[in-house]
Order: sequence, then C-alpha cells, then structure tokens
Amino acid sequence: MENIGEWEQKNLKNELLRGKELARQLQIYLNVRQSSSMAASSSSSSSSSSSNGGGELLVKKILSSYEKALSLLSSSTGIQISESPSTLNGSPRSEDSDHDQRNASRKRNILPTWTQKFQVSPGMALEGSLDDGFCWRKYGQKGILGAKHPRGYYRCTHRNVQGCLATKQVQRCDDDPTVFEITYRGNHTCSQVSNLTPPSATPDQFQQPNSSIDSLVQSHPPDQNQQTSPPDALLNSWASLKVITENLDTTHEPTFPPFSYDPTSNYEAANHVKSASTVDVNFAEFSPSFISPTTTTSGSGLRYFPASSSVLSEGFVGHQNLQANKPELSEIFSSPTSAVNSQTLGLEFPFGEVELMEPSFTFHNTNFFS
DNA sequence: TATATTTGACCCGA
DNA sequence: TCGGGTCAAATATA
Repeated sequence: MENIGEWEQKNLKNELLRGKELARQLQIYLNVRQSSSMAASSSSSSSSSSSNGGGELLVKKILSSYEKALSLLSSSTGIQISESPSTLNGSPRSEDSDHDQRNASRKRNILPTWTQKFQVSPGMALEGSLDDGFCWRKYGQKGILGAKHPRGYYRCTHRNVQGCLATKQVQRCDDDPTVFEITYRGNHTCSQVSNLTPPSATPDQFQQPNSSIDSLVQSHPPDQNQQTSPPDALLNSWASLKVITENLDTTHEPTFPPFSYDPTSNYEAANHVKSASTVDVNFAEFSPSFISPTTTTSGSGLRYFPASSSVLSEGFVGHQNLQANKPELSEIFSSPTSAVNSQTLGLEFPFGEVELMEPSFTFHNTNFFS
C-alpha cells in the first residue's frame, strides 16, 4: 500500500476523466430534461425544473470535484491530463451521436462501451498483457477490414460461473503499433477481485456490495446486462486511489503489478471515455445501473443495492481524497441502453441521504431529480 | 487433468 | 452479401 505505480496513476487519470465525462453527460441530460419539461408545460414545470436545477448544482459539484482531482493528479504526478476532442466541448457531437446510435443499434449486444488507448514500449507488447485488473479470457481473434492487426476478443473469466457479461476488444493501432485500443463492453457483474487490489484490501472488504450484485446476476437473465458496474473493481480502484493520494510522489512499481511486463516501462494510457455509443450519447436512455430491474423486486418502489449504498454515501461524505477518487461511481451510471429504462433516469438515486462536498448539502434521493 | 488459447465456422444486423 | 462478433472443437500449457 505504500507504493503506487505509474500504471495505477494512469488508471486513476483514466477513471477520473471517465467519471467527469459521464457527469458532463448527466449535466447535459438534465438540461435537456429541464428544457423539454418547461416546453411541455410551463405552468406545471416548476417543480421539475427546480429539481433539475438542483441536479445541475449537484452535477456541477461533481464536475468540480473531478476537476480538482484531476488537477491534483496532474500536479502531483506530472501525468498529462488530456481529453479527446470529442469530450472537450462537453457535449456529444450530434452527428456522431447519430453515428454511434446507428452503430450501437446494429450490434447484437447493446451494452455500454468505452474505449481506452494504451501505449506500451516498443517491443513489449502483448495485448493480452494489457491487464486492467480483471481476469479476461480470450475467446476469439479476427482480422478486421482495413486494419493491419487482428482484433482480439476477450470476455470475463467469470462469465460462466457468475454470468458476468463484460467483454473487451483489443485492437492494435495501425498507425502506431505500440498503441492498443481497448474497447470495453459491459460492466463487470462478477465478484472477482481485481488484481489491482492491494494485499491489504482483502476481498472481504468488497464482498458486501458484490454479494448483492451476485444475487442480482443470478436472479437476472444474463442478457439483461445489469450494468451493475463492478463495485469490486470500483472499490478496488478506490483503495488504490487512496494509495495514490497518499503517495503521489512515488513512482515505483505497484506492489501488485497487473502486468506481465515491467510495470515501470513506458505504459501510457491515453484514455478517453469514448463514446460509447450507448453510454455517452444516449443520455435519454440513461438510467443508473443499480436500477436494475432485478433490484426492483421488492414490490414497493425501487431498491438499490442497500449494501453498497452505504459505501456510496460513505464516499460522498468521506474524505475529499476519496471523494475525488470515486470516478468509478460513474460506472454505475453507465448504463443500460435499453430505452425501456429511460424514464427512470435520474429519478432515483441510490444514495439515500448523501452528503456532498458541503456538510450542509443533503441529498435526498427519491425526489431529487423528479 | 483442468484451464486457456487458437482458429475456422457460424450467426446476425445492416 | 458482407463484416463484425461469437461459438466451439482442437490444441497448448501448467
């Protein structure tokens, strides 16, 4: 827990950028909701718009938190924080939205996807080694039209056992063979503990949220893709992040090197939260992943991960370091692409009462965005 | 022997 | 019909 490797730092950056981007999308979504509701009914929209106004305030706070975290990370580690042009303007390009939507619609599995680019030192390389802390199993490789290098297909090792639907595709860039583009699809629903987990962060620490998720997975048809983002990975990252914040000046290899090659090598993650056709574009289809239908079985209204909610709120209430380092919460939102869920968007948050940056700010979930 | 990888065939959406 | 994604038998590895 003492040393934090460059890889973790890059990962932190990636996750922060990702969370920030998703928060932006939430902001956009709220704006859209607000404007549409006002247009629909100027007389009855007061409560709605005010709620959205509160939502916007919340989103701004979240964005601010990400900004701070990124700034801290940048200044403390020297990591260049860059975002892809597509994310800089804060809104998805409309033409690309259409494109992405078309793209997504012809895929068999409509899952949230995002892309990360990794650069490795020449000669190293092995895409299979581009480990992200999860256990992947290669199930295919295929040449892609127009691409010099074949694309590798990986799925979560725990797919069979736990029904985890997370997959990733690894494609070496034509232009720069040292760059790998990894497209993740779907979030982990398995309870595997990331390799990123430091020894001190035992699986038990993450069992709670996972167990509830496991039950969701088991009771849920696999093709429903409960986007219960990987709380384990999430929490693991948080654990790692804590290390980061405590040891920003260390650049040694991680105590739990996730790669098979020298972790001190030039392993550059030029991540950007892509696109995902389904995730970033369609906020109209946004619905928090924890609002899995499975979680709604309690009859009266929605119940969301009672176990993890405490974790979530803890993150919000807790130390700012930790707070800033919870971008993976955004994963929870990267969600379901099913339009069926669209109306659930943001109407309920799983946090219960959550305190944000200021102790005085109380976030009451159920009506906040409604 | 169990598990992971390879690879050709098959499926599906556009 | 084509291309991307997945399946599953064969093979490799620990």
